[in-house]
Amino acid sequence: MELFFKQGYDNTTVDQIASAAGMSRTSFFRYFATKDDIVLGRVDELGHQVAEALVTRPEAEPVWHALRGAFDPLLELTAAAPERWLAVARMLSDAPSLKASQLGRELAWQDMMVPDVARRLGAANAALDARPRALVAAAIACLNAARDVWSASDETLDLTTLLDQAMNALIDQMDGAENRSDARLSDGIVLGESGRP
Amino acid sequence: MELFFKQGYDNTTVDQIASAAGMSRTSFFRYFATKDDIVLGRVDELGHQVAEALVTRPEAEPVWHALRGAFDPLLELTAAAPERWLAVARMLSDAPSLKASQLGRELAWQDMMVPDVARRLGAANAALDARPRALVAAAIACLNAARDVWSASDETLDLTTLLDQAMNALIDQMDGAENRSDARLSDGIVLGESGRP
DNA sequence: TCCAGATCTGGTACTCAGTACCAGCTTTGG
DNA sequence: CCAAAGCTGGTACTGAGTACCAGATCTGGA
Repeated sequence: MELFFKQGYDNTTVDQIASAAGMSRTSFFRYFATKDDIVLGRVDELGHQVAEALVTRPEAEPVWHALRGAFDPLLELTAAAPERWLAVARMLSDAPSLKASQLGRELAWQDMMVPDVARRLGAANAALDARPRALVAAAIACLNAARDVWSASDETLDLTTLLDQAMNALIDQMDGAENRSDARLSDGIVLGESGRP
Repeated sequence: MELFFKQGYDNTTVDQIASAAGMSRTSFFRYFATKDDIVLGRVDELGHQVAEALVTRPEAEPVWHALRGAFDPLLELTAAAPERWLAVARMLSDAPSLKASQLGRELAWQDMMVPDVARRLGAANAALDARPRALVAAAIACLNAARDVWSASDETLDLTTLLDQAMNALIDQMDGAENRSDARLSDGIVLGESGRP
């Protein structure tokens, strides 16, 4: 990671990493399946944490609210070491192939979360219903969008606030139009300040 | 593409493609920057079409509705040659790296669409507001989800219907909860049967 | 008609990620 | 103390992508 931060991801070869770690190229590939596994290796297990957090959400909770709450473990990790996550986020911006790989890994998140969302929606056959997958994919998209803006703002904005704004925007995006302006935010279901103690 | 369909994407080398096309490996890379450019080359220009369709949407239209309408050109292309798009979709499912690359290219869609959405939302500084990016990213996520389910159903379901269901699910996902069941679909703003003549 | 410039082409050689295989060393357990 | 298991490094390979060079072809004037 230090090499990546110093030289950039694309400008760092596996040989450099291996020698810096005091091991051979062969041994490196025994611990990391691919080069991007160094950066994105934690993404997979993070997906498990998010999926677990989702199923432990209360049953009565609206689905979108539950999805928002599922991201709480992730937000806590980010809050614990913001500069670290910010550096990684900047690295992802500089290396498009790395970002694409991250999005590909997040597809596994979907598969882990879709069943629970389908159950919450009472979807008959989850495989033929686009709604569960759409909700999950959209929630993850909101997370990515919030993270992008957060890293672009150089940590001047709060990631949790950005995520709340992002996910709320999907519920009350109609406020931008003139024909539906009965403030939906005051209905009682407002994300924002809930989700964490 | 024939080779990809016959042998699979990963099992086809650039040398095979070049010789099948009657040209050298060098010349191949003069027409296609990368191997996946064969499959995903149209994604970029498709993004321009979607972005153009977005800006031509009526100003009074709710943002989410405008985003749904922006996908109409894409749906028309799919409807014109469904079996072709289905084959490509199946190929993307078999080759995870290819799908990741597609998601990476769709990030360019976001950058093209975000400014217009920010304008429609009346966002002061688009760079520090997560909402425009979240809406665009979520809309694209819905498109991908609908396409996934569509390809998984072997074209037995209609892609347009699936996309409408997917994007509607984000507006009325609260129907799954028990505390907000005032049918929002009957409010007058229903996607579904609008968007195309 | 001919010639010069631009363009297209194929070939060679290279870097780098990732895989397969093999041989030697160290560690563990009986 | 020895054998099996595991870890290690080395070599050689495939395949994508890049850089460079040299020949062929195609243009547009003179």
